[in-house]
Amino acid sequence: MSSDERGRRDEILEAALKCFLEKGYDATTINDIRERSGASTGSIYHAFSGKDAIAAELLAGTLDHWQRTLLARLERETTAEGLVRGAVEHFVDWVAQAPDRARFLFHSPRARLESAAQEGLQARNAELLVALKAMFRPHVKARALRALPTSLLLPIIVGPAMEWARTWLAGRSPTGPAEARRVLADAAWAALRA
Amino acid sequence: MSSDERGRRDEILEAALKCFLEKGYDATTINDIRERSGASTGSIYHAFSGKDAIAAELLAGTLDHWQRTLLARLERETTAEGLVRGAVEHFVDWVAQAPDRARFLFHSPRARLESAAQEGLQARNAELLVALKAMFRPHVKARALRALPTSLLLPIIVGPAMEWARTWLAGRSPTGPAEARRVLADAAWAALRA
Amino acid sequence: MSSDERGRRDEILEAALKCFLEKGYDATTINDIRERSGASTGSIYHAFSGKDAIAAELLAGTLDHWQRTLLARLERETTAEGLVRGAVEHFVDWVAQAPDRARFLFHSPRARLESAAQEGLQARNAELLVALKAMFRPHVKARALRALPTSLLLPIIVGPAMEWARTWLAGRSPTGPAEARRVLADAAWAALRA
Amino acid sequence: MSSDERGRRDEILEAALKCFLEKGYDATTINDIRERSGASTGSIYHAFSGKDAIAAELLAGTLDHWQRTLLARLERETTAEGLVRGAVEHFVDWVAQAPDRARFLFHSPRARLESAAQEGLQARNAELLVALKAMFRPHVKARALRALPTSLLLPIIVGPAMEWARTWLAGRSPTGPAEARRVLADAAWAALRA
DNA sequence: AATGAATGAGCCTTCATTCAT
DNA sequence: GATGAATGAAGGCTCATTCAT
Repeated sequence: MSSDERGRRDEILEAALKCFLEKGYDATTINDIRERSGASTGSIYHAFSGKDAIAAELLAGTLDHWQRTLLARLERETTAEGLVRGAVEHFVDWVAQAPDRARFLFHSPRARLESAAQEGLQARNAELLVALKAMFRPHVKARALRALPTSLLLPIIVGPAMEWARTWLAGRSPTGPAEARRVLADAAWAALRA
Repeated sequence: MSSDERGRRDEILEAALKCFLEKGYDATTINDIRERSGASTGSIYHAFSGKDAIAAELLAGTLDHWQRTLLARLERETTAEGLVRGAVEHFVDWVAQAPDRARFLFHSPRARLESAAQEGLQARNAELLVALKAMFRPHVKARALRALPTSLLLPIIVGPAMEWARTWLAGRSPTGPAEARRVLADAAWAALRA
Repeated sequence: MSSDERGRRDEILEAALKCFLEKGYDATTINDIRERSGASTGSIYHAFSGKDAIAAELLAGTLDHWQRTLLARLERETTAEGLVRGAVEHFVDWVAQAPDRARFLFHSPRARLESAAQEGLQARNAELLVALKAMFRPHVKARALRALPTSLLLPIIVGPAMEWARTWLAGRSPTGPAEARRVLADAAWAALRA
Repeated sequence: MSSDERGRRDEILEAALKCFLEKGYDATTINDIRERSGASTGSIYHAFSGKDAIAAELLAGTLDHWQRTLLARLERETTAEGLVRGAVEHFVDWVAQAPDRARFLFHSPRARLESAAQEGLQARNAELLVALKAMFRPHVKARALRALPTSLLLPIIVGPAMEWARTWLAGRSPTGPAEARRVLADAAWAALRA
């Protein structure tokens, strides 16, 4: 598959992603995307229904990839510790492997974009939460995990990794992914084990 | 600076904050702020140099308040546990007491606004980080806290509280501030104690 | 009242009228109006909510003037002949005195514009029809006018004058208003007298 | 020109007519016509040189049909009364039989379309006028018709029928074609007989 | 200081038309 | 001949900002 065949849609998506990262969603104009993608204005509107739709598709693709890889990563874990460490490690690894997508995820106005996204997106988001809670709940019940509201589980597991990611993606953290994944996994497990 | 002028500025700031929360920074127009504040267009430009400046002042004031109250809260703590719990509790309390400001902080395009803010803002932000690290470092050295890069300390302490705050402010967390502050403080301390 | 004080609104209306006459409503752009009126784009939108509103105001003003002068002209008539001739003569005179407004009335997409106009417009239009029918009906009943559906009265009275006006306004009729008013009034009266 | 090609052209013309009637000429897009006709964009441009050309062909065909049927209808008339009544009756009948074409004729921007039409169109239009005047002039000279400028003949004959048609086609006339043709023919003859 | 009419650059989007396949 | 992706000029409109009063 030559780069010619990569398709206009992908070129536009890629260009849009870069623009969104540099200037933010609102500040990015169709013209910015046009210049960067090489597509004409009309081409962009031939491929997408509007600026919303471009961002929504980026968001959907990004969330989708994150969700699928996260679930795949956690599927093989059977212990509470494996789940907790796995979730943290996956987050850090994912951010390290796709820093642009991660930055986009952190800085896009998700609330607004999600309503513009395909219907499935919000549903799938909710499904993920349900699936994760289902994975963790048995271990809470079995007292392998500290007793706490399930709604605080994910914040405790993922929150530190997100904060690290924000500073690291902004180039303001001296601690790289390799060290972060180890330390943050330790910390999360220490915070949650019974 | 007469108290009249203060009043006018504050009315505008307050109106702008509400608009920013409802529609987002970019989607808010000067006209929105004009209608809500009762000030004329000219008045707004007499009091502020532009839309950026209004948001920047809001941002600076908000960060300032957060920083000052945080430092005040931590000053009286001498133990590692006190510092860790204090930081978490302060964050949750602050969000609970000023949810609008918190929402604004989370959803405004900080990167853009900070460059528009008074020069001091970014410097003060860095100063805070330095001050916090200075408070915690002795306890790391004294092995009261787990040995880890100081750049991961704050993520571990504040990350979970931020994630909780995001969902709670969006009305999607069943767990309120009272319970969150307790559980999250426990978790943070468990994660960090040596 | 100097021409300066004539007001932006009027300048814009006048410029728009000329544009609409030259190119038609749809083909006229805001930019055309801008160039012709000397107002800036923003000024036009400060004075009117959009292109529709400009045309709607022109339409409303034109119809209003026509209706008021027509009713005033017919008020003093008491005989059937006076009414019939009066209506025809008024039409021809009005077209001759305000040919631009008349052209606009004939060639604008009235159906579309009326829905954009102030609510009152359509109502007043209907009122006029009712008023006219009320003026004529007694004479039909008194057999001073041929018995025919009232819905055909106005077509018979005004139809020929409109056709004449269309060709004359297009510069394609050798017959001017003075002769037309006489001949058409004669014809209308001959067509309708019992 | 194969019958296939004829079919394609006709499908496009038919689809375009419906679109023009529903949304007006300017508001109708090639895409609208594409969807309705089932032809591809390219096909439409293969069959017609552009949007103008489609409307112009519709206009030319419509005018052509009207002119041919009118002349055929009047050819057999030898008296002044027959001509006058015949012209009115033909107009009403034609509108009743092809209301869509009639609506199109009344609401399309004829001035613009005529310049886009085949050169013949305007010429033929003028020819018709000449032919009609030639038919009527002998009767004026023979004093079977009231003495009046020939340029007012057609307005008096056709004007009322056009006004009736406008309101009837807009669904706002309680008087249908059967009654209108009779009453309007009577009125026209009464208006014109010597 | 206050006002709000005026400004005009710039935005998103549409759409007639072209042209490679 | 047919197709539909691509084009890009142009349109209506918004809005931060200025400035005469």
